[in-house]
Amino acid sequence: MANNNDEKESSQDEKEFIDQDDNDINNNGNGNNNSNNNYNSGKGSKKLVIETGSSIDHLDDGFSWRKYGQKAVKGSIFPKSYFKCAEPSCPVKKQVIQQDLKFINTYSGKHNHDPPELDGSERKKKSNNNNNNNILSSPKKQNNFNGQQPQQQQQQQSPNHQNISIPPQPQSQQKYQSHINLKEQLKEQLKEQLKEAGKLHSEIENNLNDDHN
Amino acid sequence: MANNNDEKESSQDEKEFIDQDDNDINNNGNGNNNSNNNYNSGKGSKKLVIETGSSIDHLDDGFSWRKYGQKAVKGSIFPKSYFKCAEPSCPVKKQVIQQDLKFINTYSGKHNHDPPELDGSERKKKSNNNNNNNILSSPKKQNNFNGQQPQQQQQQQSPNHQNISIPPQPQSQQKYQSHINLKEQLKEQLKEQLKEAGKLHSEIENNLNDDHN
DNA sequence: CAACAAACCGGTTGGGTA
DNA sequence: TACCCAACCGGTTTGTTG
Repeated sequence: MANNNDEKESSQDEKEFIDQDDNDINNNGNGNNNSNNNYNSGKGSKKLVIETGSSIDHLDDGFSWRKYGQKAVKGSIFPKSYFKCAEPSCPVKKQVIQQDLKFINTYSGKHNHDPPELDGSERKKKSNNNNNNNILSSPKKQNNFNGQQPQQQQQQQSPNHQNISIPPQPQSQQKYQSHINLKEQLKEQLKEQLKEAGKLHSEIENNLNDDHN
Repeated sequence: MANNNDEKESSQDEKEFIDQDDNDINNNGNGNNNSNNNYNSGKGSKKLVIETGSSIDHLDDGFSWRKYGQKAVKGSIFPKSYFKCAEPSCPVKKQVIQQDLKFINTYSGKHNHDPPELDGSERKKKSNNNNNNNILSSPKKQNNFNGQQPQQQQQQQSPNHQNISIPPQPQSQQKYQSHINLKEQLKEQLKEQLKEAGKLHSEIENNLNDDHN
C-alpha cells in the first residue's frame, strides 16, 4: 500500500540502461509498482536513464527541448516534467524528475536529425537552441529559490507544487551559499556526461536497428 | 477532430510487426493519434500484431490466458480486452480488439517458461490450458449471437456494450448461417497461424537480446 | 512562440462477485 | 478461482495564458 517507490534509494550515481519493454505491451503508468519491476534483466535497451548527482536540474545536453507536460507521480513529492526534442519531426522525448538530491533524466528514442552540437568541436550551429539551462523552473517563476532554503529533501508533503525548484544542494553545501560559480562548474561537468551518454545511446540503438532491419 | 483511427483500413490480412517503441518513452494511451504513427519505420520489434481475418475472436494459441481488463478505446466501437499469460511469473501480455470483421491480436513479451504445446507434435501436456476458445465473450454472456444478426459492422454507435460478440461474418456469409463447422475450421487454421507467429516472435526477440546482453 | 494546467486516454490494479 | 468493472495512474493532447 505504501508507495514503494523509494525502494530505489538510488545508490547508483551515473547512468544506466533499463528496458522493461520486453515485458509489457506498453507499460504505461500503472499504479503502485507492486511487482517490483524486473528491469535489470539486461535485454534490449529502450530508455536511457541518467542521474544527475548534483544540484543541476534539467541540463542542456546539446539539443533543444520543448516542455509539453508536467505531472505529479505517485512515489515522489516532485512532479515529473516531459520534454520533446524541438526539432520539428524528431520523435525523441525526455523525462526529468527530481529524486532526493538528484535529477533523473530519462531519454527515449533516437534523434532523426544531425545533433545540433553533439560534437564538442562544432557547436553553436543551431541558433534556435535555447540555452537557458533550467527549463524546468520557468525563468519568471523560480520563486522557490528565495534566498537559501534548508537542505530538507523528502519530509514535507506538498504534492501540488508546480515548478521544480533548484534542488537542495548536496549534503556538504552550507559553504556554497553564494554558489553560481559552483553551479556553472557542475553544469559543464554534467553536460559532458549527458553528451557521452547520448552518443552511447544512439550507438546501441543503431546496432539494434541494423540487426533487425 | 474526427477519430481518425479508421485510416488503417486494415487491408493487410496476416500478421505484422510494429515497433513504435523507439520513438516514445512509453507510448501509452495518448489521445487521438493525430501524428499518424510512423510505425513502419522497420526497427526493433516490440509487439507482434496478428489480424484474424475471419470470424474468430480470441484464439487459444497454445497458451492459457487470464483476462485482467477491458476498456473502450477511442477509434473503435468494440472494446479492447487485455490478457495475461496464466503462467504464474510469465510476463507475456496480449490484447484483443475487433476491427471491422477481424480481430487484432497484439502480443508482447516473451514467455519465460516452456510453451505448453507450442510444438504440434507434443500437445495436451498442460491440462490447465482452458480450451474454451472464445474467452472474450464469457460463456454465460454471449447473447449477442442470438440467432443470426445482419452483417453490419461499423455504423451503429454503442460505446458501452460490455462483451465482444461473435463478430459479424465475412461479407459472403449468408450461406454460413448454421456455421459451427466452418467456425471450427477457421479456428484450427488460425491456431496454426498464431503458433507460427508466436515462434517467429520469440526468435526475433532472442536475437535482439543476445545481441545486446 | 512556449509553458501551464486540466482534460483526455489507454493500460493496470484491486475489490466485489459469481 | 477467474471475471467484471470502476477507480487509478502516468503520459499526451489541447485550449488558454503570458
